[in-house]
Amino acid sequence: MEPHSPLCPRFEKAIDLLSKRWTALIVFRLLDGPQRFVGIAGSLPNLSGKVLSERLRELEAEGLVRRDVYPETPVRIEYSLTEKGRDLAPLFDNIGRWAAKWIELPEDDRR
Amino acid sequence: MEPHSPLCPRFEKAIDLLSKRWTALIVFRLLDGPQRFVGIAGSLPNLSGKVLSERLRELEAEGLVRRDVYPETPVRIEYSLTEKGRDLAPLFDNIGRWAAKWIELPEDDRR
DNA sequence: TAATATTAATTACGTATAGTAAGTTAAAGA
DNA sequence: TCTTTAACTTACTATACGTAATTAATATTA
Repeated sequence: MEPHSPLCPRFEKAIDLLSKRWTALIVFRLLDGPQRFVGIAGSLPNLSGKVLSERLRELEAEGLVRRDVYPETPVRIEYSLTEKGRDLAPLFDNIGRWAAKWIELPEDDRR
Repeated sequence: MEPHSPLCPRFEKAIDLLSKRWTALIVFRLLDGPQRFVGIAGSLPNLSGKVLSERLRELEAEGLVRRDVYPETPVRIEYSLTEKGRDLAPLFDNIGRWAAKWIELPEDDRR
């Protein structure tokens, strides 16, 4: 049983970020272009507004997401990916290919 | 605000799987080769035995991990990746490259 | 035979994170 | 000033996680 080398802290941080619940799917949705709060919420039905709000803050703090306020009536707020965020696109391609190859769905989900 | 197409269920399932806490790191550790319970636990210091046990079962149920029992004294149990599990390796390469490019560490973590 | 040692796994219990639903804030037009 | 609407926020409940003690299995030792 040989010991492991410790994890690269950058790698560990990236995994922490991306494997937090909902974070990956929120980024994935934003890959389609800027989205408003209700738009993201509507496309991820099991994600609560509370958590979406938290995650968007975290993503903004990490520099993956930008928040733009348009003082219209009612106020419009758009979330979009920064370059750092958009650069995750290949990762999602990768997951998509893996899923297409390996994930079997139960009959009920296939119709 | 155009509506989103619903997520591909395979993709969604893959994300669910991989973004569950600790799962990705456990798979990553197993990419080095077969590991025993204590070995994995030792390499991920903040992961409790309880959750490691749960995750290994889930990964086994999903067909990413194989569990081999060697009835020695004391019993030796080895966990290893199946082909489905090993096929996630490029994903981790991808995350590693993204992290190297984008993750800035606080001074304290850099020494 | 009984006590011991070792690894894997489970259980009980407290804390943390997430989900639900109702409430609040802010902006501008009526 | 009142209304409307999107974007939060809060109080509460439920689920997931972490810690530490415990159990199971099995061979070795006293």
